[in-house]
Amino acid sequence: MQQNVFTLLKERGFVKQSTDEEGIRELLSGSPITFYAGFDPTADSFHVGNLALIMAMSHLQRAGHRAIALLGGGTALIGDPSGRTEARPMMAQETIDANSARLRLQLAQFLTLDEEERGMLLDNALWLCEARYIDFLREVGAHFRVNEMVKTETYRERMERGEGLSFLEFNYQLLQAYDYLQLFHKYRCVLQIGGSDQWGNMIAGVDLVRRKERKLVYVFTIPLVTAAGGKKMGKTAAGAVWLDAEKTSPYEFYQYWINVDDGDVERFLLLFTFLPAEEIRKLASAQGAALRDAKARLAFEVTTLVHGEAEAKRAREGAHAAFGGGEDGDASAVPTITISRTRLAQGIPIVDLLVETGLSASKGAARRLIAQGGVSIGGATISSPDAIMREKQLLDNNAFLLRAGKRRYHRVVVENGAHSR
RNA sequence: GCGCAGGUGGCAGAGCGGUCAAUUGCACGAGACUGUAAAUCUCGCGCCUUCGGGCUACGGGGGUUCGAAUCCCUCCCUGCGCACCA
Repeated sequence: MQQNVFTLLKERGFVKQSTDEEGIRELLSGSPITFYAGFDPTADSFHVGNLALIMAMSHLQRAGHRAIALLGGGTALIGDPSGRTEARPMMAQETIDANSARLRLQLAQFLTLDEEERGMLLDNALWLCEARYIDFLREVGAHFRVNEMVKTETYRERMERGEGLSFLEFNYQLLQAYDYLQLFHKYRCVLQIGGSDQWGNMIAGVDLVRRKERKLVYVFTIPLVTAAGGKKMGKTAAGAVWLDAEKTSPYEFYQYWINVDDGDVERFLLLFTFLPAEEIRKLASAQGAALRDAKARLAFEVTTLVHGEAEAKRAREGAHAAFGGGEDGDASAVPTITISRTRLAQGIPIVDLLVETGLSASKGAARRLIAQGGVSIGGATISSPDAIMREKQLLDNNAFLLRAGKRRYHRVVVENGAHSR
């Protein structure tokens, strides 16, 4: 007998609020239902902050339910009211299309999107862009009480803090509620899941369906996953941790997970891997330095999910090469730049290398870093900001590891060609 | 439209004619300690530099002044109040 998915999701930490826990549990234990979750196509890739929701969808789909990933192409088109140029809306349409195409590929790694029984990808532009204002107001607007809306947390907060609220923003809730109504009509969709910050909008959808159709539909939210210290998930100094290998290499992705706080290991294993709960508990029960093994497992599993096993192995090898101390490990996964041998023959200021590898944002920052003793090559600390890298300093003759701080590495490969970058 | 209060570094928020590249807190980075963790302590945190200094910055533009983030004008933006909606 299989465990109820909802119970499973709850145990793994995916459930924060819900309209009716028992109702949802029951709903999910019966014959397959259709559920959806919305995503904003404002970027051309998901990042780890989106991953929990995707994982939750995957769990539901594995349990036999039909998934709808709804891209907010329509809502995104309206966009941020504070930015304004004439050309922008037209651009946005193209960008949104391009983004959607890429997001779709990413979703397909986690979900079966056969456009039929198992799952599908939709875009709310389909109905929102066609909606006509008067019709929309009569059909949807009539069911919303402004005095009620104003009382909800999101809006009330904004107004109390004296930040004001534009009519455009005020409408978001209606648009999202309308999504639910549409999906209910077209696909008998009866469950929505989303980030807990979306609670208000999701509830609005439930209310709309009830008022218009007198049918009960459900929602539950997933906690906004934060790293220890309340930080938003997936934010590093370099920016977000993306799922797209072009934006965040598998090695960097792997490193992100290796570097999570001790206190996050168990929670993250439950949320971001499919390992059985008992196994996770065992892994995470390790104390002290032994917990690194659990982190390594976490990093490997998540990297495998996102980038495939081969890349995960390479990333792990890269980590061994950089942090293992010895010669073992294949460093090829470590971020790499190439420089020409002729250029190296003339000597390259270390400061320049730091900037070119992106380890430092500017020469000034690079100098400071060196002055603070934060830079080393092949284990030897660079002592002078004016240090020059010369050919004879190469240990083996075609590559070396440049280290900035304790955990950032970049590999520099020397090529015989005349080119450099 | 009128009146009032504001627009300062990633954020919050000082400064209100020179000593301001700009107090402070958060965030971030490095070092020490460690376990590629946390906490703690110390340092750093616009860009360039031949390390003397140079350059660009306090919503945009213009002005006053030897000198402006600081004063004046104007425009834009935000919030609050009032009015308009005959």
